[in-house]
Amino acid sequence: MALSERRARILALIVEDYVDSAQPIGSATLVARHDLDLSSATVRSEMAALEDDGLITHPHTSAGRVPSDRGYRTYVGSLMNERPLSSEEELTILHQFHQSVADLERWVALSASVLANAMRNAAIATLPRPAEARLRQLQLVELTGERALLIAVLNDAAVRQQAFEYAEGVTQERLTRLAGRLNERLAGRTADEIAALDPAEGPHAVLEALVLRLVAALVRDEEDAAAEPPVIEGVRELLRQPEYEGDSDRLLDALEAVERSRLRRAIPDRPLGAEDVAVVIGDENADGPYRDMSFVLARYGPPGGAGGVVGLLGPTRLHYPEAVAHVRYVRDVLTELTRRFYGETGADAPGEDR
Amino acid sequence: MALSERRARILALIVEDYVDSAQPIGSATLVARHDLDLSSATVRSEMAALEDDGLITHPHTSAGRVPSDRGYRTYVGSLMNERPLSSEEELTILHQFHQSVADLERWVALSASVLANAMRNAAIATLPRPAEARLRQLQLVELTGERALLIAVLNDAAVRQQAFEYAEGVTQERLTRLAGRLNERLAGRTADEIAALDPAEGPHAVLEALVLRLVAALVRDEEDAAAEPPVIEGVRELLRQPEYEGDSDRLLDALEAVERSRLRRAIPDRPLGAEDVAVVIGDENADGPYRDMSFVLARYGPPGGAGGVVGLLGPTRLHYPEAVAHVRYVRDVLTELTRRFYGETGADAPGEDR
DNA sequence: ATTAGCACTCGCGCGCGGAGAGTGCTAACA
DNA sequence: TGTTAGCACTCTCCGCGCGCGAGTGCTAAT
Repeated sequence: MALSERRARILALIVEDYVDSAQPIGSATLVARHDLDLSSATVRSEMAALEDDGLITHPHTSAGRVPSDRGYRTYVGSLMNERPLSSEEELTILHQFHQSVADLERWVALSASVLANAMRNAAIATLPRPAEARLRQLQLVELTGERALLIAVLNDAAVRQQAFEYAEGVTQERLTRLAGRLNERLAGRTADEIAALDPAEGPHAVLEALVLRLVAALVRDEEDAAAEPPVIEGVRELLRQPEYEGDSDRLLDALEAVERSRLRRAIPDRPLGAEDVAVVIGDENADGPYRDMSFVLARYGPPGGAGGVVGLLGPTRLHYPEAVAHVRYVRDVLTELTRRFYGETGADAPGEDR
Repeated sequence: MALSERRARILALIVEDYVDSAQPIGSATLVARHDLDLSSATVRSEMAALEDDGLITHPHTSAGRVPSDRGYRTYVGSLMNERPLSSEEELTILHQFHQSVADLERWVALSASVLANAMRNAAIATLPRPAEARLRQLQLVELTGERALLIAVLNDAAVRQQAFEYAEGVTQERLTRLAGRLNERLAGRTADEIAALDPAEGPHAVLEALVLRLVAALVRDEEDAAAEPPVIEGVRELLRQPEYEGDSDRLLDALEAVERSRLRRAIPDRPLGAEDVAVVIGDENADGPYRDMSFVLARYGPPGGAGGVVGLLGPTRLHYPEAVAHVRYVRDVLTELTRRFYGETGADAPGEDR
């Protein structure tokens, strides 16, 4: 099953040429382009063998060869040599982060943008999710006599808000007092813990119960990773790839697939090893619409702490070495920024369990 | 210059048929489809006259007629009869709003979504902007020892946040006291007023000055209408329109045009009469990429109060009567929701000036 | 095992021709 | 004078056939 060295070399060349040219690769052109010490006939027989192994295919008789998903997989798995970024490239990327405001959400979006730009494809990133959502502090602000705004700051420094109505009329003073009381009882608690609390007795029991319910819901939403759709950048780059050229239907299908709602489902259940970069190729995607695309994904964030996913999305015909290198570097930058943002200690959940 | 009644009728029919079919309209088909008491020859001579007036054109000799931008303009300006929504349609729309959470941002996005869906085209909406941005309340939350979060609630109930670092280390207690003091001084003030204040003397002068600067910037951002890009929905519907069929290049150009950044510039400087629905057709658009699209826009929000823009975006070949009716209705719904959200009094800026 | 040679296969671009839709003009008509 | 029938003419669109070129797969020679 292991490929002979020569056969592997030929597969790698086919992949690389095809990735560059987006055109099926013929035996003669391959020999010519790389000055191989082989005749095209030999290459042809090797190609036939590769095809038997299911690593490449014909679009039709008398066309050149194209890597199959399995072909890309072997290439990525054992054939390609990674190409670490040059320090110049790293600097260009770092520069873009330094130019931006010090805001985590901005950084996340920027990561996707940087990746999309560098690789001329789409890139995605999810906002950091805490391992566990806890309330840090809440605030109540009067809007009108019977309408107020609940603001919750969560342990990962995310700010969530929710307006609500309360028939009896509320004053800011009363709200501030209520917020103070609740902060004492709720700070550092999870959604479940908050939901389990009984509202205090007293004249404000109804209002307090209402706020408790809202806070619990907000914190729970935060736990739910699906709450916020991932950022996606560079859709246009992706759609300009030759795979979609002149085929508006496929193009629109891809555009549709890439819409937030569906994207969400495709990503988070990836088995993302904490350390490395995962490559998901073509039909390895469980979700139908992505069957002819590849993801190059990595988890960012300090181990065990708040983190998210950042990565690339493109046709299976991807520059995998560059893609992996870029994703890895951007991931590292983003991890560092996250760590710095939350403080050196990692996420502030004290103790790993509960 | 005024069109004879018959000529006007023919123009209207051409526009309507073309809007329906996306195909150039020939004289014979026009007569047949509408049982006109005219021969195709007569219609032809009328068409020739309309073409002289610049209201319709040929794509080429021996093709039917297509409305020009000016043709659409006259149609919209004086020929079309508006088609108010049936109460059933209104209910369908209302229903969607009632199903959603009571949140203004959600409503705005929903408006665009509803419009896009109903008209099978793209729709846009901007978040409500107050006539004037004032601070309502601010909050300071400790993140780590030297990192804190500033949360500002503005008079339009928008919540803005900004993390900042402060070398000396801050405690929550100190932050809370500072926030309390600042709230007394800053509540109800505009960015300019805040920027003009001197920080109090004392041990916390540096920190206080920093927070003052940040608050002023946040409030000023809020005043700047360009701060937040408009919501856009239904891009896919738009791109499925026959104008883009089989022409990936135009399609991608349209997609590009529709990207947030450029869209922003195209909208806000429209002379939006407070009351009615504005239609901007094709080359009436100042901005290049929109030269072959039309906007149907309306301002929402109580007069003089917080408001934004909601409307449709499609090819010039739009169902204008329906579009106008839908935009008007959604605008009305959104205005009502805005009013209710901010309280019956309209925006809470007391007094019109300052 | 490798290679040269060769017949064969397809996709692609191109030119052609006919069908169909539509116009513009002219001459006749109410 | 406005309307209409008739007609020649113009284009586009679509299907067809054809030749080119790239590429394969097989065979026989090295």
